[in-house]
Amino acid sequence: MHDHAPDTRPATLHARIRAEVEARILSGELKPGDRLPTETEMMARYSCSRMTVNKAMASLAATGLIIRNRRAGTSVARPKMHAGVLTIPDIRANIEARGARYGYQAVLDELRPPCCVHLGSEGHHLGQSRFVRSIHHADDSPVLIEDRHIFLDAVPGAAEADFRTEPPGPWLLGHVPWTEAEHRIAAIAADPLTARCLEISIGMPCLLVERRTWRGDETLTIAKQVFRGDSFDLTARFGPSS
Amino acid sequence: MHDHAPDTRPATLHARIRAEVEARILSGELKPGDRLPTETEMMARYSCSRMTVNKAMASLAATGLIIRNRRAGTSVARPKMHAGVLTIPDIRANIEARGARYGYQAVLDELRPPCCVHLGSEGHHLGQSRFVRSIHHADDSPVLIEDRHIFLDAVPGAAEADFRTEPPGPWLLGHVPWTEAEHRIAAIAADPLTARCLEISIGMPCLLVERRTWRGDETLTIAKQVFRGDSFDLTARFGPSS
DNA sequence: CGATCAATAATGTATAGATAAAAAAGCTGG
DNA sequence: CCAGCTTTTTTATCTATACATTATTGATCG
Repeated sequence: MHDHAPDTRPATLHARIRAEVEARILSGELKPGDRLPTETEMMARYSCSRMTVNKAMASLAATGLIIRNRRAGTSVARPKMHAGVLTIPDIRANIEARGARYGYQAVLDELRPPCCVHLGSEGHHLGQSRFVRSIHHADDSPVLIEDRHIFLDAVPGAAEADFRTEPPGPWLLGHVPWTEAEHRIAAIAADPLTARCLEISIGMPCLLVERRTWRGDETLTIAKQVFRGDSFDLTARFGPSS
Repeated sequence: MHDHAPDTRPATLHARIRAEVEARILSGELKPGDRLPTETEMMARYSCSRMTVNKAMASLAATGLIIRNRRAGTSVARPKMHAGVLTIPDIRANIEARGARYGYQAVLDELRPPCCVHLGSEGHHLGQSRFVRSIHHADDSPVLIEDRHIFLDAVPGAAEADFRTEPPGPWLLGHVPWTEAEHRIAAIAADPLTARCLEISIGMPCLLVERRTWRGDETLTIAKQVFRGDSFDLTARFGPSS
């Protein structure tokens, strides 16, 4: 047997307190709205100082599992649902996870002059960019075509990077800190160019992911990824953060 | 003028410390890998106790912005990329945000006997479920067809709920606490049934979202949503949590 | 009866100190 | 020069205490 359930793991006290309360909530023993013991009570219950209890409970409050109010006490939060931690594995990991060999090929790499885009009411100015079009393969069959703009004002190092063998995505993630990102996900029909690159027929469904990344107000990069619909999907798993 | 930049907001000391360090990282002044001052140094810098500094830094470490090691000190984390806080607005809000009128119609509502599914190597038993097929409209044109299973063992209240006018999604989110969810997103071609329901031609690209929600080990609900590819897309915005 | 004001109970913040643990840095003996 | 030990730096945890903040409770007064 694997012993994959080490039972009560947490080494430190506040982690143990936290884990026990968390377990009681997630098991359904404590329902949303239920009142939890006061810090003073738990302090006696675990025979430790109030600060230790506080650390545990503050951490639970930070993740949104419980609601705390002065004088009114602590209660189980009602599920907020619409926010959780999301993980999207990158393309390479995704392909290799299926046991396929990953391949990358840049088909275009050029400089683009500054331009303006209009988002809603405000026009936004974008500086000079490096444009890279690349194709990603799984076992020699093309799976993804990616058009990426990297804005050189915001990412100066990008001018010298070599994207002939390394995809720009991982490079950016390793070199550039970002503060915000937006994804747009849609299903589209393959246009002639896409169809030729992905070796499918025109009109076949493809998954489009448009990703835009900022640091502060500055746009760092815009990526448009078109996946073959029949051989690729995104999965996102999320739960109450940490 | 609106005074929309209150400068240094945080009321409490540890929040201020936290915010300042966070700002220096997000502005790019501190790059991934850079070393941060030790707690003792910051304690002098802000003339406060070490516990206060610790609280600020521990909180930053919890969100993954910095990495802390005994003896080795604290450094800026290199961006983990694929993890952030994600928000998916529900269908109704999404449709109404475009200025369209939202419509909901249940076309099927029945009980399904217990069944087994096979995920990977392990078979998983699923109890009796209520199955609801519904169509969601934007301004009288169908946009989404949703097949939803709700497992009555895990969600007892679901047997009595009235899904003729209220979609099961929002109902579940308001009544049932969950611990984990998984989404699979793919682009598919419309099959005949789907095409008829969504009033499009067979083979047109559609966005498929399969959502599965658990509490602990128990599956609460499985939803399969098929969106018209030409009139709907998902957007997810995320940044370094909190 | 109802509004106002004071007491109270709960969490939030902060301090000062003690001890533990981990990992780097330095030092030894071969 | 390298292996193995010791020292030291730095974060991690915990205690005990103090005061601040805030929403409720209850009492007082009109």
